[in-house]
Amino acid sequence: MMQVEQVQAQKLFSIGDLAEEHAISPRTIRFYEDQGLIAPSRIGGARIYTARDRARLKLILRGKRLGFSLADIKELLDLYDADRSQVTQLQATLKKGRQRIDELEQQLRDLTVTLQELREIEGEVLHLLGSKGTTDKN
Amino acid sequence: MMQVEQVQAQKLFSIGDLAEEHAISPRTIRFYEDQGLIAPSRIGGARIYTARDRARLKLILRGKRLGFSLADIKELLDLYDADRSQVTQLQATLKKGRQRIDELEQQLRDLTVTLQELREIEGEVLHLLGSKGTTDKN
DNA sequence: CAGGCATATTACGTATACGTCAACTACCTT
DNA sequence: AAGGTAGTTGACGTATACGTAATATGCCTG
Repeated sequence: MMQVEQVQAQKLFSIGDLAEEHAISPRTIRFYEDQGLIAPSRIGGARIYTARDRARLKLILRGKRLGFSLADIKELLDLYDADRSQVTQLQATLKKGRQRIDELEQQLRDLTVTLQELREIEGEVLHLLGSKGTTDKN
Repeated sequence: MMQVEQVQAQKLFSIGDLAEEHAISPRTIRFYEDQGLIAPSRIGGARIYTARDRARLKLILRGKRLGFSLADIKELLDLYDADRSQVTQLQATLKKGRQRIDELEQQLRDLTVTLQELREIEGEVLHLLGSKGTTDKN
């Protein structure tokens, strides 16, 4: 663990803290930084993560669970904190946002169908196990 | 295109057919075969795909859209046509099936949250564009 | 102050999922 | 018979996403 002076009540985290919390390696977190996905401040050389940095990491990992590439995730994160003052920026954000939404909706359909199929199989298997288990000893 | 003698009405496909239909390269399909995901029959050297092979390919691509690795997809496919005659096999299928279902349900939660967030952003951006577009010219 | 632990950077290694030739074969058309 | 097109098998190349040393540094504790 790391001893960071917490004069104020804002929680700060070391790279080890976040790594352990999310069951990933520090190397992974550093790699995300290399790719521009997260940008912690430093104390000396050491990285210091705020609650906001931590939330960002959570978003990254959620993106990973959805099968996104790090490049995709970067774009996603850019959507969250895009510049909201210029019309052209807003339009770009809107366009990319819509694309993501369309993609996710397709994924939702795929997911629903796959879940249905797997649950059907599960039901069938349970049925078979029920009859086999009670009627014979194989 | 390929001229396969279709004495019966069962539809057969060349690798080029399937590649074009799904907008992937023949190389990709051959790679899936290398990995044991699909096993078309042959006429001479050439691969011949039945409707069942084609359905399998669709499952593979759906798995990819869900962000699964090819190894994961292989296990998924194995679930579909697992041996349903032995109790131990059924139990194994049940276990792996449940794991997949749990995974997919987590993914569903992630997906739902992400979609919500993106739609919120979209709404906000649309609102901003509405006011900016009508009040000033920037 | 020695040791240990967490951190840092740099660099090379690795698995996955193909892309990209190269060299060859088979069939169809002209 | 000559192309042209589609298919085949290697074999090597490449991008992504880290793992794994190697080496160095700062801080805490006994």
